[in-house]
Amino acid sequence: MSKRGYHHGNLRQALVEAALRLIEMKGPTGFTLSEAAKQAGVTPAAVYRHFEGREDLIAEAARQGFLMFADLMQHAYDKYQPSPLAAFEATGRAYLAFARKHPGHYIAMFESGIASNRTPELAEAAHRARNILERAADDLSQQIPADKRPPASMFSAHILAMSHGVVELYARNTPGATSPFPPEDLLETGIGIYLRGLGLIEPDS
Amino acid sequence: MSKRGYHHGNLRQALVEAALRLIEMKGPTGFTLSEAAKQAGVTPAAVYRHFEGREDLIAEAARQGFLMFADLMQHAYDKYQPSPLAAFEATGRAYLAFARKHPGHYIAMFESGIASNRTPELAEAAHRARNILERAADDLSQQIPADKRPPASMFSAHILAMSHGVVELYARNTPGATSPFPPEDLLETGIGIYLRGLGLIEPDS
DNA sequence: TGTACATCAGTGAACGCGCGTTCACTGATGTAC
DNA sequence: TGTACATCAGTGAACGCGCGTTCACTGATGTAC
Repeated sequence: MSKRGYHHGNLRQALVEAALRLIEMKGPTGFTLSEAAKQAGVTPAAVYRHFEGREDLIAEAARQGFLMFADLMQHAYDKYQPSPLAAFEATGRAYLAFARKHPGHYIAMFESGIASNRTPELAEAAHRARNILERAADDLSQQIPADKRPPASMFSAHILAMSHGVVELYARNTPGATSPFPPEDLLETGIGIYLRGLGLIEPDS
Repeated sequence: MSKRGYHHGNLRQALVEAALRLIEMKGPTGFTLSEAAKQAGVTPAAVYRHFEGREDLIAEAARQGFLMFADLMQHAYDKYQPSPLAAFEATGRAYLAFARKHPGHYIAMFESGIASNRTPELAEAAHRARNILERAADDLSQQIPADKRPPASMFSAHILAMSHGVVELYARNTPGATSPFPPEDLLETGIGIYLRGLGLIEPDS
Protein backbone atom coordinates (compact mmCIF):
# COMPACT_ATOMS: atom_id res chain seq x y z
CA MET A 1 0.00 0.00 0.00
CA SER A 2 2.74 2.45 0.91
CA LYS A 3 4.29 4.04 -2.12
CA ARG A 4 7.76 2.76 -2.61
CA GLY A 5 8.78 5.60 -4.83
CA TYR A 6 9.47 5.10 -8.47
CA HIS A 7 8.86 1.39 -8.53
CA HIS A 8 5.55 0.14 -7.34
CA GLY A 9 6.40 -3.37 -6.30
CA ASN A 10 3.30 -5.24 -7.35
CA LEU A 11 1.59 -3.02 -9.83
CA ARG A 12 0.10 -5.84 -11.83
CA GLN A 13 -2.04 -7.11 -9.00
CA ALA A 14 -2.80 -3.60 -7.78
CA LEU A 15 -4.24 -2.83 -11.21
CA VAL A 16 -6.39 -5.93 -11.19
CA GLU A 17 -7.76 -4.96 -7.80
CA ALA A 18 -8.42 -1.40 -8.84
CA ALA A 19 -10.21 -2.70 -11.93
CA LEU A 20 -12.35 -4.99 -9.80
CA ARG A 21 -13.31 -2.14 -7.51
CA LEU A 22 -14.28 0.03 -10.46
CA ILE A 23 -16.18 -2.70 -12.25
CA GLU A 24 -18.10 -3.40 -9.08
CA MET A 25 -18.94 0.25 -8.57
CA LYS A 26 -19.71 1.38 -12.08
CA GLY A 27 -20.35 -1.69 -14.12
CA PRO A 28 -18.21 -3.08 -16.92
CA THR A 29 -19.01 0.00 -18.99
CA GLY A 30 -17.87 2.44 -16.38
CA PHE A 31 -14.53 0.77 -16.03
CA THR A 32 -11.69 2.77 -17.45
CA LEU A 33 -8.08 1.86 -17.87
CA SER A 34 -7.03 5.39 -17.01
CA GLU A 35 -9.01 5.45 -13.81
CA ALA A 36 -7.70 2.08 -12.73
CA ALA A 37 -4.19 3.40 -13.26
CA LYS A 38 -4.96 6.50 -11.25
CA GLN A 39 -6.34 4.44 -8.39
CA ALA A 40 -3.19 2.40 -8.38
CA GLY A 41 -1.21 5.63 -8.16
CA VAL A 42 0.33 5.30 -11.57
CA THR A 43 0.29 6.82 -15.04
CA PRO A 44 -2.03 5.17 -17.59
CA ALA A 45 0.99 4.35 -19.71
CA ALA A 46 2.39 2.19 -16.93
CA VAL A 47 -0.45 -0.25 -17.42
CA TYR A 48 1.09 -1.30 -20.71
CA ARG A 49 4.09 -2.73 -18.92
CA HIS A 50 1.79 -5.41 -17.50
CA PHE A 51 -1.18 -5.78 -19.84
CA GLU A 52 -1.78 -5.54 -23.52
CA GLY A 53 -4.59 -3.12 -22.94
CA ARG A 54 -7.92 -2.54 -21.36
CA GLU A 55 -9.53 -5.83 -22.40
CA ASP A 56 -6.56 -7.81 -21.31
CA LEU A 57 -6.84 -6.34 -17.83
CA ILE A 58 -10.49 -7.30 -17.59
CA ALA A 59 -9.68 -10.79 -18.83
CA GLU A 60 -7.14 -11.21 -16.03
CA ALA A 61 -9.71 -10.08 -13.47
CA ALA A 62 -12.14 -12.63 -14.88
CA ARG A 63 -9.51 -15.34 -14.82
CA GLN A 64 -8.78 -14.78 -11.16
CA GLY A 65 -12.53 -14.84 -10.57
CA PHE A 66 -12.93 -18.21 -12.23
CA LEU A 67 -10.12 -19.61 -10.12
CA MET A 68 -11.70 -18.45 -6.88
CA PHE A 69 -15.07 -19.59 -8.10
CA ALA A 70 -13.79 -23.05 -8.89
CA ASP A 71 -12.05 -23.27 -5.51
CA LEU A 72 -15.20 -22.30 -3.70
CA MET A 73 -17.33 -24.82 -5.53
CA GLN A 74 -14.73 -27.52 -5.16
CA HIS A 75 -14.59 -26.89 -1.47
CA ALA A 76 -18.38 -27.04 -1.14
CA TYR A 77 -18.44 -30.21 -3.20
CA ASP A 78 -15.75 -31.90 -1.13
CA LYS A 79 -17.22 -30.91 2.18
CA TYR A 80 -20.53 -32.67 1.60
CA GLN A 81 -18.96 -35.45 -0.35
CA PRO A 82 -20.46 -38.64 0.98
CA SER A 83 -23.88 -37.46 -0.20
CA PRO A 84 -24.27 -36.53 -3.86
CA LEU A 85 -27.43 -34.63 -3.04
CA ALA A 86 -25.91 -32.54 -0.28
CA ALA A 87 -22.82 -31.90 -2.38
CA PHE A 88 -24.89 -30.75 -5.28
CA GLU A 89 -26.98 -28.41 -3.21
CA ALA A 90 -23.86 -27.00 -1.61
CA THR A 91 -22.33 -26.13 -4.97
CA GLY A 92 -25.54 -24.31 -5.88
CA ARG A 93 -25.33 -22.26 -2.73
CA ALA A 94 -21.66 -21.62 -3.39
CA TYR A 95 -22.58 -20.11 -6.73
CA LEU A 96 -24.77 -17.47 -5.19
CA ALA A 97 -22.40 -16.89 -2.30
CA PHE A 98 -19.63 -16.17 -4.76
CA ALA A 99 -21.75 -13.72 -6.73
CA ARG A 100 -22.61 -11.86 -3.54
CA LYS A 101 -19.16 -11.81 -2.08
CA HIS A 102 -17.22 -10.97 -5.21
CA PRO A 103 -19.48 -8.90 -7.43
CA GLY A 104 -16.55 -7.37 -9.28
CA HIS A 105 -15.23 -10.76 -10.28
CA TYR A 106 -18.70 -11.99 -11.12
CA ILE A 107 -19.35 -9.06 -13.43
CA ALA A 108 -15.96 -9.43 -15.09
CA MET A 109 -16.70 -13.10 -15.65
CA PHE A 110 -20.28 -12.99 -16.84
CA GLU A 111 -21.29 -9.48 -17.76
CA SER A 112 -18.26 -7.77 -19.18
CA GLY A 113 -18.71 -9.21 -22.62
CA ILE A 114 -15.26 -10.72 -22.83
CA ALA A 115 -15.25 -14.14 -24.42
CA SER A 116 -14.32 -16.87 -21.98
CA ASN A 117 -11.89 -18.31 -24.52
CA ARG A 118 -10.13 -15.02 -25.12
CA THR A 119 -6.88 -16.41 -23.78
CA PRO A 120 -5.92 -20.01 -23.06
CA GLU A 121 -5.44 -19.17 -19.37
CA LEU A 122 -8.91 -17.70 -19.10
CA ALA A 123 -10.46 -20.58 -20.98
CA GLU A 124 -8.82 -23.09 -18.71
CA ALA A 125 -9.96 -21.37 -15.54
CA ALA A 126 -13.52 -21.14 -16.84
CA HIS A 127 -13.45 -24.75 -17.87
CA ARG A 128 -12.27 -25.90 -14.49
CA ALA A 129 -15.14 -24.10 -12.78
CA ARG A 130 -17.72 -25.48 -15.15
CA ASN A 131 -16.44 -29.01 -14.66
CA ILE A 132 -17.02 -29.04 -10.96
CA LEU A 133 -20.71 -28.33 -11.23
CA GLU A 134 -21.02 -30.85 -13.98
CA ARG A 135 -19.33 -33.50 -11.89
CA ALA A 136 -21.69 -32.80 -9.01
CA ALA A 137 -24.61 -33.11 -11.39
CA ASP A 138 -23.26 -36.33 -12.80
CA ASP A 139 -22.82 -37.90 -9.37
CA LEU A 140 -26.34 -37.02 -8.49
CA SER A 141 -27.87 -38.21 -11.71
CA GLN A 142 -26.52 -41.69 -11.03
CA GLN A 143 -29.25 -41.98 -8.46
CA ILE A 144 -31.94 -41.68 -11.08
CA PRO A 145 -32.97 -44.82 -12.95
CA ALA A 146 -31.01 -44.79 -16.18
CA ASP A 147 -34.04 -44.78 -18.44
CA LYS A 148 -35.58 -41.65 -16.95
CA ARG A 149 -32.34 -39.87 -16.31
CA PRO A 150 -31.71 -36.63 -18.16
CA PRO A 151 -28.16 -36.01 -19.34
CA ALA A 152 -26.07 -34.62 -16.51
CA SER A 153 -25.01 -31.67 -18.61
CA MET A 154 -28.63 -30.66 -19.17
CA PHE A 155 -29.23 -30.99 -15.51
CA SER A 156 -26.32 -28.77 -14.59
CA ALA A 157 -27.32 -26.30 -17.30
CA HIS A 158 -30.73 -25.96 -15.65
CA ILE A 159 -29.21 -25.23 -12.30
CA LEU A 160 -26.69 -22.84 -13.78
CA ALA A 161 -29.45 -21.00 -15.59
CA MET A 162 -31.59 -20.67 -12.52
CA SER A 163 -28.66 -19.57 -10.39
CA HIS A 164 -27.53 -17.02 -12.91
CA GLY A 165 -31.07 -15.75 -13.36
CA VAL A 166 -31.51 -15.30 -9.64
CA VAL A 167 -28.27 -13.38 -9.41
CA GLU A 168 -29.05 -11.10 -12.32
CA LEU A 169 -32.66 -10.41 -11.52
CA TYR A 170 -32.79 -10.48 -7.75
CA ALA A 171 -29.37 -10.28 -6.20
CA ARG A 172 -28.37 -6.97 -7.72
CA ASN A 173 -29.42 -3.82 -6.03
CA THR A 174 -30.84 -2.49 -9.24
CA PRO A 175 -33.07 0.32 -8.13
CA GLY A 176 -36.66 -0.36 -9.06
CA ALA A 177 -36.39 -4.11 -9.27
CA THR A 178 -37.07 -4.94 -5.66
CA SER A 179 -36.90 -8.60 -4.92
CA PRO A 180 -39.97 -10.22 -3.42
CA PHE A 181 -37.78 -12.75 -1.57
CA PRO A 182 -34.20 -13.02 -0.42
CA PRO A 183 -32.23 -14.39 -3.35
CA GLU A 184 -30.78 -17.16 -1.21
CA ASP A 185 -34.26 -18.41 -0.35
CA LEU A 186 -35.38 -18.08 -3.91
CA LEU A 187 -32.54 -20.20 -5.20
CA GLU A 188 -32.79 -22.74 -2.40
CA THR A 189 -36.51 -23.31 -2.91
CA GLY A 190 -36.17 -23.25 -6.68
CA ILE A 191 -33.50 -25.92 -6.68
CA GLY A 192 -35.48 -27.88 -4.12
CA ILE A 193 -38.57 -27.98 -6.29
CA TYR A 194 -36.48 -28.86 -9.31
CA LEU A 195 -34.79 -31.78 -7.54
CA ARG A 196 -38.14 -33.01 -6.34
CA GLY A 197 -39.24 -32.97 -9.95
CA LEU A 198 -36.37 -35.30 -10.71
CA GLY A 199 -37.48 -37.63 -7.97
CA LEU A 200 -34.39 -36.96 -5.89
CA ILE A 201 -36.18 -35.54 -2.88
CA GLU A 202 -39.24 -36.88 -1.19
CA PRO A 203 -42.45 -34.98 -2.05
CA ASP A 204 -43.07 -34.21 1.59
CA SER A 205 -39.89 -32.65 2.88
CA MET B 1 -37.58 5.47 -45.49
CA SER B 2 -37.20 7.92 -48.37
CA LYS B 3 -35.68 11.18 -47.28
CA ARG B 4 -38.26 13.90 -47.37
CA GLY B 5 -35.75 16.69 -47.35
CA TYR B 6 -35.35 18.95 -44.41
CA HIS B 7 -38.05 17.42 -42.28
CA HIS B 8 -37.79 13.78 -41.54
CA GLY B 9 -41.38 12.86 -40.91
CA ASN B 10 -41.02 10.36 -38.12
CA LEU B 11 -37.61 10.90 -36.70
CA ARG B 12 -38.52 9.89 -33.17
CA GLN B 13 -39.39 6.34 -34.14
CA ALA B 14 -36.55 6.16 -36.64
CA LEU B 15 -34.13 6.97 -33.83
CA VAL B 16 -35.59 4.29 -31.61
CA GLU B 17 -35.19 1.76 -34.37
CA ALA B 18 -31.63 2.82 -35.12
CA ALA B 19 -30.85 2.55 -31.42
CA LEU B 20 -32.30 -0.95 -31.29
CA ARG B 21 -30.24 -2.02 -34.26
CA LEU B 22 -27.06 -0.66 -32.69
CA ILE B 23 -27.78 -2.12 -29.27
CA GLU B 24 -28.38 -5.48 -30.86
CA MET B 25 -25.16 -5.32 -32.83
CA LYS B 26 -22.77 -3.81 -30.34
CA GLY B 27 -24.32 -4.22 -26.95
CA PRO B 28 -25.61 -1.50 -24.68
CA THR B 29 -22.08 -0.17 -24.31
CA GLY B 30 -21.48 0.17 -28.00
CA PHE B 31 -24.60 2.16 -28.51
CA THR B 32 -23.95 5.79 -29.28
CA LEU B 33 -26.33 8.65 -29.62
CA SER B 34 -24.27 10.12 -32.43
CA GLU B 35 -24.26 6.92 -34.41
CA ALA B 36 -27.97 6.42 -33.99
CA ALA B 37 -28.47 9.92 -35.34
CA LYS B 38 -26.20 9.21 -38.27
CA GLN B 39 -28.07 6.02 -39.10
CA ALA B 40 -31.30 7.95 -39.08
CA GLY B 41 -29.71 10.41 -41.51
CA VAL B 42 -29.68 13.28 -39.10
CA THR B 43 -27.35 15.46 -37.05
CA PRO B 44 -26.72 14.39 -33.44
CA ALA B 45 -28.24 17.66 -32.28
CA ALA B 46 -31.55 16.74 -33.87
CA VAL B 47 -31.97 13.96 -31.35
CA TYR B 48 -32.56 16.55 -28.66
CA ARG B 49 -35.78 17.64 -30.34
CA HIS B 50 -37.22 14.26 -29.40
CA PHE B 51 -35.33 12.94 -26.40
CA GLU B 52 -33.71 14.38 -23.36
CA GLY B 53 -30.51 12.54 -24.16
CA ARG B 54 -28.90 9.21 -24.64
CA GLU B 55 -30.44 7.46 -21.65
CA ASP B 56 -33.86 8.72 -22.46
CA LEU B 57 -33.62 7.18 -25.90
CA ILE B 58 -32.68 3.79 -24.46
CA ALA B 59 -35.51 4.06 -21.97
CA GLU B 60 -37.98 4.57 -24.80
CA ALA B 61 -36.61 1.54 -26.61
CA ALA B 62 -37.02 -0.49 -23.44
CA ARG B 63 -40.54 0.81 -22.94
CA GLN B 64 -41.58 -0.30 -26.40
CA GLY B 65 -39.97 -3.63 -25.66
CA PHE B 66 -41.97 -4.14 -22.49
CA LEU B 67 -45.16 -3.33 -24.37
CA MET B 68 -44.46 -5.91 -27.06
CA PHE B 69 -43.32 -8.36 -24.45
CA ALA B 70 -46.52 -7.94 -22.47
CA ASP B 71 -48.61 -8.30 -25.62
CA LEU B 72 -46.84 -11.49 -26.58
CA MET B 73 -47.25 -13.06 -23.16
CA GLN B 74 -50.83 -11.91 -22.90
CA HIS B 75 -51.54 -13.48 -26.24
CA ALA B 76 -49.93 -16.75 -25.23
CA TYR B 77 -51.81 -16.70 -21.95
CA ASP B 78 -55.16 -16.08 -23.60
CA LYS B 79 -54.67 -18.65 -26.29
CA TYR B 80 -54.29 -21.54 -23.89
CA GLN B 81 -56.69 -20.12 -21.43
CA PRO B 82 -58.96 -22.94 -20.39
CA SER B 83 -55.94 -24.75 -18.96
CA PRO B 84 -53.84 -22.95 -16.38
CA LEU B 85 -51.01 -25.38 -17.01
CA ALA B 86 -50.94 -24.92 -20.76
CA ALA B 87 -51.28 -21.15 -20.38
CA PHE B 88 -48.38 -21.04 -17.97
CA GLU B 89 -46.12 -23.08 -20.17
CA ALA B 90 -47.03 -20.93 -23.14
CA THR B 91 -46.01 -17.74 -21.36
CA GLY B 92 -42.68 -19.33 -20.54
CA ARG B 93 -42.12 -20.16 -24.17
CA ALA B 94 -43.20 -16.66 -25.12
CA TYR B 95 -40.45 -15.28 -22.91
CA LEU B 96 -37.72 -17.05 -24.80
CA ALA B 97 -39.33 -16.41 -28.16
CA PHE B 98 -39.34 -12.71 -27.41
CA ALA B 99 -35.69 -12.69 -26.41
CA ARG B 100 -34.77 -14.44 -29.63
CA LYS B 101 -36.90 -12.37 -31.93
CA HIS B 102 -36.18 -8.98 -30.45
CA PRO B 103 -32.70 -9.06 -28.99
CA GLY B 104 -32.33 -5.29 -29.20
CA HIS B 105 -35.41 -4.75 -27.10
CA TYR B 106 -34.41 -7.50 -24.72
CA ILE B 107 -31.01 -5.98 -24.12
CA ALA B 108 -32.46 -2.51 -23.67
CA MET B 109 -34.89 -3.92 -21.15
CA PHE B 110 -32.66 -6.17 -19.11
CA GLU B 111 -29.03 -5.47 -19.82
CA SER B 112 -28.68 -1.79 -20.48
CA GLY B 113 -28.56 -0.86 -16.84
CA ILE B 114 -31.41 1.61 -17.03
CA ALA B 115 -33.69 1.39 -14.03
CA SER B 116 -37.13 0.10 -14.90
CA ASN B 117 -38.69 2.92 -12.91
CA ARG B 118 -36.75 5.62 -14.65
CA THR B 119 -39.88 7.17 -16.06
CA PRO B 120 -43.52 6.51 -15.12
CA GLU B 121 -44.22 5.27 -18.65
CA LEU B 122 -41.40 2.76 -18.51
CA ALA B 123 -42.37 1.61 -15.05
CA GLU B 124 -45.92 1.04 -16.13
CA ALA B 125 -44.95 -0.99 -19.18
CA ALA B 126 -42.60 -3.13 -17.12
CA HIS B 127 -45.22 -3.64 -14.50
CA ARG B 128 -47.81 -4.73 -17.01
CA ALA B 129 -45.47 -7.38 -18.39
CA ARG B 130 -44.57 -8.69 -14.96
CA ASN B 131 -48.20 -8.94 -13.98
CA ILE B 132 -49.11 -11.29 -16.75
CA LEU B 133 -46.62 -13.92 -15.74
CA GLU B 134 -47.63 -13.53 -12.16
CA ARG B 135 -51.26 -14.01 -13.05
CA ALA B 136 -50.45 -17.16 -14.95
CA ALA B 137 -48.50 -18.42 -11.95
CA ASP B 138 -51.34 -17.57 -9.62
CA ASP B 139 -53.92 -19.41 -11.72
CA LEU B 140 -51.73 -22.44 -11.76
CA SER B 141 -50.94 -22.41 -8.07
CA GLN B 142 -54.65 -22.70 -7.30
CA GLN B 143 -54.33 -26.31 -8.36
CA ILE B 144 -51.94 -27.08 -5.57
CA PRO B 145 -53.39 -27.89 -2.14
CA ALA B 146 -53.31 -24.65 -0.18
CA ASP B 147 -51.08 -25.96 2.58
CA LYS B 148 -48.27 -27.06 0.28
CA ARG B 149 -48.60 -24.20 -2.16
CA PRO B 150 -45.70 -21.79 -2.50
CA PRO B 151 -46.59 -18.13 -2.99
CA ALA B 152 -47.40 -17.46 -6.63
CA SER B 153 -44.88 -14.66 -6.77
CA MET B 154 -42.10 -16.99 -5.69
CA PHE B 155 -43.21 -19.45 -8.26
CA SER B 156 -43.15 -16.86 -11.05
CA ALA B 157 -39.79 -15.59 -9.80
CA HIS B 158 -38.34 -19.08 -10.22
CA ILE B 159 -39.57 -19.32 -13.77
CA LEU B 160 -38.41 -15.84 -14.59
CA ALA B 161 -34.98 -16.61 -13.19
CA MET B 162 -34.61 -19.81 -15.15
CA SER B 163 -35.85 -18.18 -18.33
CA HIS B 164 -33.55 -15.23 -17.96
CA GLY B 165 -30.63 -17.48 -17.13
CA VAL B 166 -31.21 -19.60 -20.20
CA VAL B 167 -31.33 -16.51 -22.37
CA GLU B 168 -28.20 -14.98 -20.93
CA LEU B 169 -26.10 -18.11 -20.79
CA TYR B 170 -27.28 -20.14 -23.74
CA ALA B 171 -29.30 -18.08 -26.17
CA ARG B 172 -26.63 -15.51 -26.93
CA ASN B 173 -24.10 -16.30 -29.56
CA THR B 174 -21.31 -15.43 -27.21
CA PRO B 175 -18.28 -16.96 -28.82
CA GLY B 176 -16.76 -19.60 -26.61
CA ALA B 177 -19.87 -20.38 -24.62
CA THR B 178 -21.32 -23.01 -26.86
CA SER B 179 -24.61 -24.36 -25.70
CA PRO B 180 -24.87 -28.09 -25.14
CA PHE B 181 -28.59 -27.99 -26.00
CA PRO B 182 -30.96 -25.75 -27.92
CA PRO B 183 -32.12 -23.07 -25.48
CA GLU B 184 -35.76 -23.82 -26.24
CA ASP B 185 -35.34 -27.44 -25.21
CA LEU B 186 -33.38 -26.45 -22.16
CA LEU B 187 -36.09 -24.13 -20.96
CA GLU B 188 -38.90 -26.49 -21.84
CA THR B 189 -37.39 -29.42 -19.98
CA GLY B 190 -36.31 -27.23 -17.08
CA ILE B 191 -39.79 -25.86 -16.58
CA GLY B 192 -41.20 -29.35 -17.01
CA ILE B 193 -39.07 -30.77 -14.24
CA TYR B 194 -39.86 -27.82 -12.03
CA LEU B 195 -43.62 -28.22 -12.52
CA ARG B 196 -43.33 -31.90 -11.80
CA GLY B 197 -41.63 -30.93 -8.56
CA LEU B 198 -44.69 -28.93 -7.68
CA GLY B 199 -46.88 -31.93 -8.36
CA LEU B 200 -48.53 -30.27 -11.32
CA ILE B 201 -47.45 -32.81 -13.88
CA GLU B 202 -47.54 -36.55 -13.62
CA PRO B 203 -44.16 -38.15 -12.87
CA ASP B 204 -44.39 -40.27 -15.98
CA SER B 205 -45.08 -37.84 -18.81
C1' DT C 1 -56.27 31.23 -54.65
C1' DG C 2 -52.53 33.92 -52.79
C1' DT C 3 -49.83 36.02 -49.27
C1' DA C 4 -47.91 36.87 -44.47
C1' DC C 5 -46.53 34.83 -40.75
C1' DA C 6 -45.83 31.61 -36.74
C1' DT C 7 -44.08 27.29 -35.72
C1' DC C 8 -40.66 24.18 -35.00
C1' DA C 9 -37.75 20.26 -36.84
C1' DG C 10 -33.35 20.06 -38.33
C1' DT C 11 -28.48 22.28 -39.24
C1' DG C 12 -23.66 22.86 -38.46
C1' DA C 13 -20.15 24.68 -35.88
C1' DA C 14 -18.26 24.61 -31.59
C1' DC C 15 -17.24 23.17 -26.75
C1' DG C 16 -14.76 20.59 -23.26
C1' DC C 17 -13.90 16.02 -21.94
C1' DG C 18 -11.74 11.73 -21.02
C1' DC C 19 -10.58 7.99 -23.42
C1' DG C 20 -6.86 4.38 -25.11
C1' DT C 21 -2.51 4.27 -26.87
C1' DT C 22 2.50 5.70 -28.42
C1' DC C 23 6.89 7.34 -27.55
C1' DA C 24 11.35 8.84 -26.12
C1' DC C 25 12.84 9.45 -21.67
C1' DT C 26 14.51 8.73 -16.74
C1' DG C 27 15.75 7.02 -12.61
C1' DA C 28 15.56 3.09 -9.26
C1' DT C 29 17.17 -1.55 -8.68
C1' DG C 30 20.17 -5.35 -8.78
C1' DT C 31 24.21 -7.69 -10.47
C1' DA C 32 29.13 -8.46 -12.14
C1' DC C 33 33.54 -7.57 -11.18
C1' DT D 1 32.98 -3.12 0.09
C1' DG D 2 32.72 -0.10 -3.87
C1' DT D 3 31.95 1.01 -8.59
C1' DA D 4 30.20 0.47 -13.52
C1' DC D 5 26.68 -0.90 -15.92
C1' DA D 6 22.49 -3.34 -17.76
C1' DT D 7 17.79 -3.78 -16.96
C1' DC D 8 13.35 -2.34 -17.05
C1' DA D 9 9.29 -0.25 -14.44
C1' DG D 10 7.41 3.97 -14.48
C1' DT D 11 7.03 9.06 -16.37
C1' DG D 12 4.84 12.75 -18.78
C1' DA D 13 3.75 14.85 -22.88
C1' DA D 14 1.41 14.21 -26.89
C1' DC D 15 -1.79 12.16 -30.38
C1' DG D 16 -6.18 11.65 -32.64
C1' DC D 17 -10.75 10.30 -31.66
C1' DG D 18 -15.56 10.28 -30.92
C1' DC D 19 -18.42 11.31 -27.47
C1' DG D 20 -22.69 14.08 -25.48
C1' DT D 21 -24.39 18.44 -25.37
C1' DT D 22 -25.23 23.69 -26.43
C1' DC D 23 -26.36 27.29 -29.35
C1' DA D 24 -27.83 30.61 -32.66
C1' DC D 25 -29.45 29.74 -37.01
C1' DT D 26 -32.36 28.38 -41.16
C1' DG D 27 -35.63 26.74 -43.99
C1' DA D 28 -39.76 23.72 -44.68
C1' DT D 29 -44.50 23.31 -43.31
C1' DG D 30 -49.03 24.59 -42.31
C1' DT D 31 -52.43 27.95 -41.03
C1' DA D 32 -55.04 32.51 -40.85
C1' DC D 33 -56.84 35.81 -43.44
